[in-house]
Amino acid sequence: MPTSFYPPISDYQPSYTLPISTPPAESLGSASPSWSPPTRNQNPASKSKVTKSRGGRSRGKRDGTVASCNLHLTGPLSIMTQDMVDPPVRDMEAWVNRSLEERQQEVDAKNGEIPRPMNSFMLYRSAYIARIKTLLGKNCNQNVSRIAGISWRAETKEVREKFENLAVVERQNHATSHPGYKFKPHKGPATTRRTGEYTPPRSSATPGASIRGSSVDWDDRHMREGTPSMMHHRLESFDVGYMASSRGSIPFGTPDSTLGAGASGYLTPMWSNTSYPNGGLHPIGTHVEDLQFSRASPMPHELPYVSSTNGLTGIPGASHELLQPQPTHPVSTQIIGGHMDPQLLDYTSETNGLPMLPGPPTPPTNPYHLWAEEGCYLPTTDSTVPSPVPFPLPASYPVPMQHGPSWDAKYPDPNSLLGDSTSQEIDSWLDQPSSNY
DNA sequence: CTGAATGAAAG
DNA sequence: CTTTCATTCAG
Repeated sequence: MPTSFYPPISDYQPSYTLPISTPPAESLGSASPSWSPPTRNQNPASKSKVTKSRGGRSRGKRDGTVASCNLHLTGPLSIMTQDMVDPPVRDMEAWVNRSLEERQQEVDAKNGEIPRPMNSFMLYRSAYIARIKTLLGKNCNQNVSRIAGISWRAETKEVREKFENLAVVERQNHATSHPGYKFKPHKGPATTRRTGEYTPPRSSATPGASIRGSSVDWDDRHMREGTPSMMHHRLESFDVGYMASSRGSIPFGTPDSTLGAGASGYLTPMWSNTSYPNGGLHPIGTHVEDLQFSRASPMPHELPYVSSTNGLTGIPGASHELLQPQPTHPVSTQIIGGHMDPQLLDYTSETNGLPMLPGPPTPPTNPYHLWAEEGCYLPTTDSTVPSPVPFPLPASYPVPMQHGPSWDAKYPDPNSLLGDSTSQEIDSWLDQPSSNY
């Protein structure tokens, strides 16, 4: 229990109490191992069979030394790579706000099948995939996923929330784009998924299925968007099928006043700071999307169609109460009038969107180290932890973001999970079971 | 097509 | 509870 990044659960206070201190002092401390890799499966055995990595071995719970990619994570990517500029963190905000046309194109590309909206982790992975690859020095997506998974769980609460919020926006925009969409997973039983057995997962089992783009009635899998009836709400105004054609670039999520706070229609969520890694310097990522917008048309200044979390009220199925900020999950972000509070900007100087101290310049050195075999980051001296300082939110904000140690309470104390056996210094190693390069 | 991750959503 | 699938692309 000692040096965990994560406060003991028992100590955790769900409420808004701001944890003042940051990561437990120990983490900074000398003796203690810097960072305990989060582990996900507390109960390996629980899922008897579990198809794959889910519960079972998944990432080496303890130390896995990765044979192939020796990447040593000593902290979440948002922090570890904060000094990295080369591959920018992908601007996922732009992604979730991509135009309807673009979404429609994607559907067309998939032969009409509507893809599921990405969840928070997927968004996170996408955001950092470039950097992970750089760190790894090679393209091994399996390892990329491992790294992403480890980093994800190690991420600060702020970062995770940011992506969770992005996921919310994505879901909404997705819903708006595809009103009648309903996720229809392939019927399980047919495919002899290797539950406990040997059968090859999805592939062979399914006859002609081939799951993905193939013939599988995409119509069956994902309800086509038609069914206007469903959405007689305000969205109705938009052409059900593809409004793309008609309104072209009009941010379709902005029917009108429903947006409430975000009247302007464009609220940059506070957690969007990721977009600009270098504080103000627009990375490549962003402009890509912009291109589409530009092509699209009028587009004053790229208006995403879903304005913000505040704009949730405008969404059909979303009643605003439901979307109210939850204590543990302050979605509310926060923008006040349509633009990011300048003051806030000061804090978001960095790539990760981690709130930085206003006054004191950000600590020059990166507390986390990372090194990969092929040359990556050298361990910097561990000086001070980026101590998440309470974010000076406008008083009006109902839900104060929880700053401070962002270690998420959801995740049990890794140390406890690991037991002493693991305790160890091992920061985080990827375990690479199957593949061997 | 598989895998590797997490999470949403379905059965 | 279990399973699929969202992303990604080398193998």
